[in-house]
Amino acid sequence: MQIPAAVEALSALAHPSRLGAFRMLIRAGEAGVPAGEIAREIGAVPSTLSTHLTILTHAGLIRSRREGRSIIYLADYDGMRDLLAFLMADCCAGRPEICAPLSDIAQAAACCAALETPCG
Amino acid sequence: MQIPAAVEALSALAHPSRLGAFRMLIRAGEAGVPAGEIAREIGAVPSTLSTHLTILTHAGLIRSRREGRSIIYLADYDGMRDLLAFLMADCCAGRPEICAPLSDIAQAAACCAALETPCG
DNA sequence: TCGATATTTCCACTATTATCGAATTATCGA
DNA sequence: TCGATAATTCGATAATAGTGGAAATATCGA
Repeated sequence: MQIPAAVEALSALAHPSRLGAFRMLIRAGEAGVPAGEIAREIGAVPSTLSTHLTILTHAGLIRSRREGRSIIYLADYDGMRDLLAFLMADCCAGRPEICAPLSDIAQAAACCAALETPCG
Repeated sequence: MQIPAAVEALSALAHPSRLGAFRMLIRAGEAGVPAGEIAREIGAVPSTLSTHLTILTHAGLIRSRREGRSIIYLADYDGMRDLLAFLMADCCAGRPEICAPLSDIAQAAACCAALETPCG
C-alpha cells in the first residue's frame, strides 16, 4: 500500500458515521448489512449514507452485493488488513525495539490464539 | 479509545503531508526531528507544517520538546498504539475467525520476535 | 403493468479544511 | 542589546467535504 491509498482509507474512516458503519460491518461479518439498516442504526438519511458507503467502497474497505431490493454491504477484510499493515510497518520494521507494545494489541485482540504458526 | 478520539486521530493521519511527517517521526524514534527538517523533507512552508504538527499533536499522535531555537517533534507511540488497538478490536474480538490474517501483520512486522511473553 | 420499497444519483447549499504570506515570539551568539 | 535563526500565530482566500431533498433506477409482489 502506498501513501495515497493509505490516505484515502484513513480519510474514509475519519468520519463518525463512516467509522460507525464500518465497525458495524466488521462485526456483521460475511452476512453483511443492508444499506437501509445501516442508515437506521447510524441515524443518517439514505442519500447521505449512500455517499458515505461509496467513499468506503472506493477506499477498498467495504464491498457490496445486491439481494433483491436491498444492497448488502460487507467489510473488506483484505483492505483493512492492508491499511493496518501499512500503519504498523514503520513502527515495527523501522524501530523494532518499540514494537513490543504493538504486539500486546494482537494479544489483547486474541489474535495470537488464532495463529496457525504461533509466534517464536 | 472512543469514536470521537479515533476520528480525530484518523483525520490527523488522513493527509499526505501529515502522514509523511508522522512516519518520519516514527522512524526517527526518541531522537525526534526538528520542525524545520520535517518541513524541508515534506516540502511544506513553515506555517503550513506548523498547522499540521498542531493537528497531529492534538490527536495525541506526536509530542514535542524545545531544544534551543528548534522544536523537536517525536512520535507518541502510546497514542498510535491506542489507535491501532481500537481499529483491531472489532476485527478480532467481534469476529475471532477473521482475525488470523491480522496476526500475519504482527508477524510480518517482526512484532512477535520482540514479545516478552510469546504468544500461546 | 402498477404501486410500494430500497437505494442511488444529482444538485445546490453549507461547513470545514488547507494554504501561505506577514507579523509575532523565543532563543542564540557576538 | 542587536541581528540572525527557528518556529508559531494570525488572517484572508481557495479548495474540499458533508448534507439532504428531489428525481431516477432497480426489484418485488399482486
